[in-house]
Amino acid sequence: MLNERKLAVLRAVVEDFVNTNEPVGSRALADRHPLGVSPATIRNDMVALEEDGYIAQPHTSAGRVPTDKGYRLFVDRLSSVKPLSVAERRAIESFLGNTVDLDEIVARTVRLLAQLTRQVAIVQYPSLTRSSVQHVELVPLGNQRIMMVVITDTGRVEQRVIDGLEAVSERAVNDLRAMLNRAIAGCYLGDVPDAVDDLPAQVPPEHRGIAVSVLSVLLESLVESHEEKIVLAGTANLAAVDFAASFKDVLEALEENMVLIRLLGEAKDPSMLTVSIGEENFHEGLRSTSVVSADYGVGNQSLAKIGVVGPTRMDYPGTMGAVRAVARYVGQILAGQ
Amino acid sequence: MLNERKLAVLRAVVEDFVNTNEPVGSRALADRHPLGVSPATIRNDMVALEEDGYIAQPHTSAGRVPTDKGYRLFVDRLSSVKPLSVAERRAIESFLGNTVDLDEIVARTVRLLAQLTRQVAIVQYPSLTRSSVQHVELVPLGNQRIMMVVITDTGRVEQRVIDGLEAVSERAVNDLRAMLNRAIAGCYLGDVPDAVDDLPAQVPPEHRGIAVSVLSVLLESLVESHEEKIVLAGTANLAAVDFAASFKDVLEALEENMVLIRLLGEAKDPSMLTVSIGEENFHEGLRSTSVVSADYGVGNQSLAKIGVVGPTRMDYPGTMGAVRAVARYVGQILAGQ
DNA sequence: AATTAGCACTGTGGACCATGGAGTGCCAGG
DNA sequence: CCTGGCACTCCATGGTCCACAGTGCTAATT
Repeated sequence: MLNERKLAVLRAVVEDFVNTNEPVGSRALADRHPLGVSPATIRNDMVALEEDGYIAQPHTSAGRVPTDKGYRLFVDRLSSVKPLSVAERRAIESFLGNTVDLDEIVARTVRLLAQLTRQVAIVQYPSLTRSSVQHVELVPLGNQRIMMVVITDTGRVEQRVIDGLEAVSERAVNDLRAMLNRAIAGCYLGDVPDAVDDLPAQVPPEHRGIAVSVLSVLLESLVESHEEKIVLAGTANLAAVDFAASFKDVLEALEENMVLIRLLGEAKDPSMLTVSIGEENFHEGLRSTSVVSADYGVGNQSLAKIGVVGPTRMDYPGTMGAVRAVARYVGQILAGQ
Repeated sequence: MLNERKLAVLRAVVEDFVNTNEPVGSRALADRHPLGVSPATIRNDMVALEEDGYIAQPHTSAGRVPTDKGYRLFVDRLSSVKPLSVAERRAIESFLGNTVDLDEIVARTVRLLAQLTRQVAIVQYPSLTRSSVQHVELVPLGNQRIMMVVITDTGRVEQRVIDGLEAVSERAVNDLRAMLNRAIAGCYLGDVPDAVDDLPAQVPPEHRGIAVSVLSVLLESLVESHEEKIVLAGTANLAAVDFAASFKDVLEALEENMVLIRLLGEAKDPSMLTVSIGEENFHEGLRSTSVVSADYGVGNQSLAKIGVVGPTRMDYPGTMGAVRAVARYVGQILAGQ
């Protein structure tokens, strides 16, 4: 049913439509692509492709436009990830080199990705659950409050104030800090609950109340940090596109943190590129967009995801190349830290 | 030249145009506002207002539209800040109550403001320079690196890694930490440079190198934190407006952190509302927007600014009321922390 | 002197229409 | 199975026309 040539036609339709943003007709195809057949033949193939739902006509006497299903086939079987140009690689290096701060790495990454793809870029902060505790710091604030700072090996810092304690002695805080660090330094965050399980028992009774408060805040902060931090850039690029849906809907969707998290979270296969096209997206407002996402991490351990949101009519090979390259570079930089 | 009635006409023009988004004609004005005169008289007044540049006609046979100058007069002399409704006040309270984290306060504030005004909201993190050092923490990471965490009384935390040191003993770090805290705890960040000036002299020579590194990173981080952190929300509200300028320009401007900082920074009079209208804005892309901003802080000390960006054609009294109210609430909450 | 009614005038936007063109589907012949 | 040819369809474009909203001006009124 779908011989080589029909696939070639589909590929050509996708490529031309992405370039021109206009329905592509049989003659234009025959002209611009070396298919070696006449427009009439192409027309016949198009009828077949249309019957199978890969392309569609906006109206009777117009050219064809790829459907979501058509893009899907294109991405899965007809295209390959396009490696970046030398200039682009150099841009990445100079953009991400010399960064100190995790915040800065993330901020630059997202801007870089938006610029490379000319679309909206999303970057998720490295997950806490996969990273390990470097150090826990307890700082007395005044007399009845303690600030807890958890520092992880990926450079991320979580702080939290513990409130409403009875008076705390400097000494007690020091002891507790030492004990905490002995228990969980080097520990994966996911393992922290187990690791601190029997701590209260080791604390002298007069300080047990404080210890319990601190631990409960610690555990709580680990749970909460599950709602990950996410950064956006390049929303202005949306203006260049004319969406089927009002793009107010798109902007609204992109402002919802939960939506973004789920959007990236749908990537199934870690260490691979994931593409979600049009109707495949779970969110109403994003039905006319596609999402290209990838994992990044250190070694073969995935820490979080990055991605790009654009119109379904996007340059998939190029976007996929950019996303993959940036993901790799970020991983390298985090590893080097 | 501008008698009472002409001002009333201008006010009516602004109000109607803000409501309808259509040029307003003399008849509509006479109908909807109790001016007590006939359309013909209003027409005469309009001619005067137009000669003075307060209103303009899109084309010969259309109604009138306020100019930037007209809005300016309206804001300065013809309108008063509209207090929030009870429901709105309650929304603020429930939205901002029960917040722990500074990050969360800021995040909620910006979303709240966007929702109240139905425009783009901007919130600046509390300035570091005006706050004081609560505590400085030094954490050895491995053998040759130290992480420095500065905690301020406004709950903000700055962290930084100090790299490339010779081997550091636990003991040396403890001494240095104690010394640092003795020198600058409670100190305003602006005064820190003076306060640490003679510290290296007090350090035993064998640790002086480390002390100098730490101090230089500390001072550097104070300078850098001058580039303040800023948060945005509600960009989707822009979609509802049809800008003169392509609103791609607006989005682009809003993505530039430096632009936002300057935008808020232009507020002259602390503790007052500042309104910058259309052409008054320094930035190209924002020539068809207005910015309403206000200071917030604790007591009479301004910590940072919040603001709203919308079309020049905005509901100034309402927006100003919302911005002022939110600024006050945030101040209260920070004070209560 | 200020206000008003009346009236002629003027762009705009929508409706309507005609037309050219791009693209299709199908058929018959290679 | 491919291709040239042809009739058909629908859209986009541009032109014309008209109704309408609103103006500016003048003359009359208070």
